[in-house]
Amino acid sequence: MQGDPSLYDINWSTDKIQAFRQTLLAWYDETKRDLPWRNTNDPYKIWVSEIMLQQTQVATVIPYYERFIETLPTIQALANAEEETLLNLWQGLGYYSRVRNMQIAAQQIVADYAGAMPQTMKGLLSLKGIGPYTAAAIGSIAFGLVEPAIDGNLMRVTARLFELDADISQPKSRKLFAAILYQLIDAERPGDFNQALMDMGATIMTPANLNPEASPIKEFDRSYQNGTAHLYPVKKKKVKATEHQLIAYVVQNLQGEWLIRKHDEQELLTGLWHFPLLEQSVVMEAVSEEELIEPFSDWWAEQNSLLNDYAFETEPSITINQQLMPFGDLSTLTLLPKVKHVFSHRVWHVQLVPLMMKIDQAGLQENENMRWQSPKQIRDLPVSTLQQKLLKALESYL
DNA sequence: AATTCGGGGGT
DNA sequence: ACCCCAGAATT
Repeated sequence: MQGDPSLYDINWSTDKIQAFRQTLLAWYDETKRDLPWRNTNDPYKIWVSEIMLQQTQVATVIPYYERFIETLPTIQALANAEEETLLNLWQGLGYYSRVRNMQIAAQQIVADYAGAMPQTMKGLLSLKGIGPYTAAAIGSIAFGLVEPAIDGNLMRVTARLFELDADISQPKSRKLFAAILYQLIDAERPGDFNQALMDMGATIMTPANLNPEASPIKEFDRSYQNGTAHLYPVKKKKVKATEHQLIAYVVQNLQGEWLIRKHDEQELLTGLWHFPLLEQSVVMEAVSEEELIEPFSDWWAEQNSLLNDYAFETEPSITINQQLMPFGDLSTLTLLPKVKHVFSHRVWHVQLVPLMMKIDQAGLQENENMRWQSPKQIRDLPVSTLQQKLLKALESYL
C-alpha cells in the first residue's frame, strides 16, 4: 500500500524529515506510557488491544484488556468461546459488535490462516472487524509493515502540522492524510512512529491543546508557528442525538423472580439482558395504573401469540391486566427516578414501572431469549450499562 | 456519503 | 452542553 505522493507534497528536505522522525521517536522513547499491550510481541494481544481501543480511551480499556487476555489467551480460545463469555468480558465497554466480529475473525484465522495472524495488509483486511486503521496498527506494531495507522490522533496532529483544511469527518479526506504520512513514516520503526504520534495526539497535541509549548515537534508544526492550532482539524459538526421516552417493566412473579429478555440482532444492545423495554410514542404525564400496565400487557400478549404459534388472541389484554398490579401504590411508583442513558445517536429517558403478578405463572413465556431470573443472579448474565443503572435505581427503591 | 453502532472522560 | 476517543460495517 502506498499513498499518492502527487496528492500533497510536504516539501520537506530529506534532512528535515529525518530530523522529524528522530525528534519524535526520541520523545517517544523517553516518555511513552507503559501500557499492557506494549509489553508483548504477540499479534493476538496487539489485535485485542486495537479492537478495544476503537473509539475508546486508554484508561477505560486497560482493565477490560487484562481480563480478556487472562480469560481468552489465544486465538483458538477466542474462536471457541461461548457468546455469553464474550459478552460478559465486554459488558460496559460498548460497541458490542466489535467482540462478535473479533470472534468471527478468529474463526477465519483458524480456517483460512492455519491459526496464525496474517502478516500482510491484504490478509489483515480480510478479517471481520479489521479496517484500514486496525490493519495498519497491527501490521506496523506486530509485523513492522510500513503503514500509517490513521486514527483521530494522527489526523489531528497531521492537520495541525500542515494546516490542512480537509474535513476529517469525510471519508475521502483519508487519502490526503495517507499521502502525507507515507512521506513521514519511519521505515525502520513504523510501529513506534505510529504510536508516538498517537501519544502526541493523546497527551500534548490534544483537541483542547492546553499546553502547546510542551510539544517536542513544535518547530515542525506550521499551526504552532502561526498560532492557528485552534483552527485544526476541521471537522463538521455531528447531528444531535434524538430523544426517546421508554418504560422498563420490572415484572415480579410469586417466587420473587424478574422477567428479563435478551435483545435480538434487530435492536440495540444485541445479546445483552434487560427488563422488557417499551418505547412510548407519547410522553405520559399524569398516568393511571391502567395506562401504565396496558402497553406491557399488549406486548406480553404479542410475545405469547408469537411463541405459541396462535393465529388469534384469546382476550389476552384483559387476562393479563387482571394478573398484574403495581408493586406498591402509584404515588410511590412514580417517585422512581427516570434513568437517562446516552448513546452516540440517541438519548433514552427510561421510567421504571414495577409490576407484580397476582397468580402463579411459572413456566409461562420462558425460552432462550426470555426468562424469570432471581434478582441476585441477574448479574451473572451479560447486561448493558443501562440495565445496570436500572438495577441500581431499583435497589434504592426496594 | 451518511448512518448505525456504547459508554465514558475532559472542558 | 459539547466534543472526543488507537473506527468498522451497513445502508
